Amino acid sequence: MKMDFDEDDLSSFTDLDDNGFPVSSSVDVESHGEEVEGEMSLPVGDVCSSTSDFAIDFYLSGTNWSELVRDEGDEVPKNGEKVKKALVQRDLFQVWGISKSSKRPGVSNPSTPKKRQRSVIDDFASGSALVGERKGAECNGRSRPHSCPFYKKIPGTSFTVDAFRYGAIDECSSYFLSHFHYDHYGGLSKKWSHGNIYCTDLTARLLRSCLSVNPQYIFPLEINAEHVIEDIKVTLLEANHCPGAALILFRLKDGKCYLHTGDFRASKSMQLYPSLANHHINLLYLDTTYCNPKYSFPSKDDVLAFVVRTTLKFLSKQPKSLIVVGAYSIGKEPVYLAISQALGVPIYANASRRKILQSFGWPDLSKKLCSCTESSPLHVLPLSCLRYENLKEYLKTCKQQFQTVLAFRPTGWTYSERTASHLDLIRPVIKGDVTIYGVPYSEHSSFTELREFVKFLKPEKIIPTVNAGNAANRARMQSYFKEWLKV
DNA sequence: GCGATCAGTT
DNA sequence: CACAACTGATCGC
Repeated sequence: MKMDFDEDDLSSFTDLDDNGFPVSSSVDVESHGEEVEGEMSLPVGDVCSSTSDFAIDFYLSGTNWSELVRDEGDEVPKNGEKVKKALVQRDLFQVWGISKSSKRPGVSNPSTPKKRQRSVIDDFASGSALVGERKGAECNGRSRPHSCPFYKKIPGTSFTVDAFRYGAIDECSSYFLSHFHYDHYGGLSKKWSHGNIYCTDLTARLLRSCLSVNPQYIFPLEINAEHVIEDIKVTLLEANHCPGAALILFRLKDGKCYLHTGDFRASKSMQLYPSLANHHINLLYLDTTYCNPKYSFPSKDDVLAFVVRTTLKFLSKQPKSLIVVGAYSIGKEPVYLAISQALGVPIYANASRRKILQSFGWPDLSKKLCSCTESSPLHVLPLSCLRYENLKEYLKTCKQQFQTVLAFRPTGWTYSERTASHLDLIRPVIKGDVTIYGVPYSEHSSFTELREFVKFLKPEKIIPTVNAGNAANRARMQSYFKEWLKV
């Protein structure tokens, strides 16, 4: 496989703009000085006025940025020289999914534009970017697999992170998987053959047991240890997300140091990770899921305590209650572990979930699992089952044992300013003998946790990996970053 | 019938 | 009300 990225990839760009996006020239990137207050909206034009063409294009478009190329006639940069010319899309219409047959008025010419077409850009900037992309992709009559977005690639390497749904990625020989959630491993199956997969040992087991990925491609990496892969030092760190989730630190030969957070919940204890405390981070790929001050929620411990005391209180009034906790495949285990602990009861889970939970290799969890619904008043069910009708039916199946259901739906964030600081203000939905609590047990960082993490890490540049699909969000997050990194 | 992708759900 | 993270339906072969 050809290994140089220089011709048409981003890794040859050593300069990054204020947002961590590569710049292709010495365009002025001076600050435009706005401070962000709450929900203020930044006009797109302002954001672009001081950034490179590359960043302009990024801000105004959807998220498929891997197809940016240097304009024809550009020369490969020589040592010490910066590329002078702007980048252009190979084919804006194709990349953004607007085809000949598009129903959009005024977009009938699919020929490769050499310059950005304002009318099209405006459509995207006005918020229809992702919709347009999706619709466009299918109105060809056949859906084209999207190409890997640049923010999943690690510059100066042949590495990608959480990029399995794009088939074989040009110039990528090592595929990192941050954790075992569908939106990150999507594309992995027993047919995977595009390259080596690196992940934690726990994630590796899940790839084998749940997805039947061919073990010859799976390379588990011990956590907290430095590994050398293709001449690059790689360290996985506990991400405080779901079991097996890792932050990934890359240290390149040229001294550059990049941290990809995957999905994570920033915590104070991360400031004690030696590899984070001791290395200057040039570029941070940040899980920006809740990068907005409106997202505020309690610590996990506070939520666990709330769940336990709510359960005990409920049981004191309704001793013959079934306790149900909703959960996706993996994640949120501490919620039912805490209840199990407090009540001294085992945890019922169906066979497929037991298989997954057993594979964690956590003795404390494994020994609490039971396979018979009658063996415990504590059941773990798919989140999709936590609806009144389902739970009512479920209760009927064990009516002789239980009279009521108390269910917890651990979501990332519940829409209520008040419950953020006052858990006891959370009100359940009660219908007949079914009571359902939504609890803000989050495995992503809150806004303030993100801020503290970034202020600690002081990365040179930040690339948001979540909610970066529309220009307004990117502009807003960019302003937060600028504020946090002010000296 | 199967895997990939999209649309819908909580 | 927003989210993450599915799950089920549809599509192309």
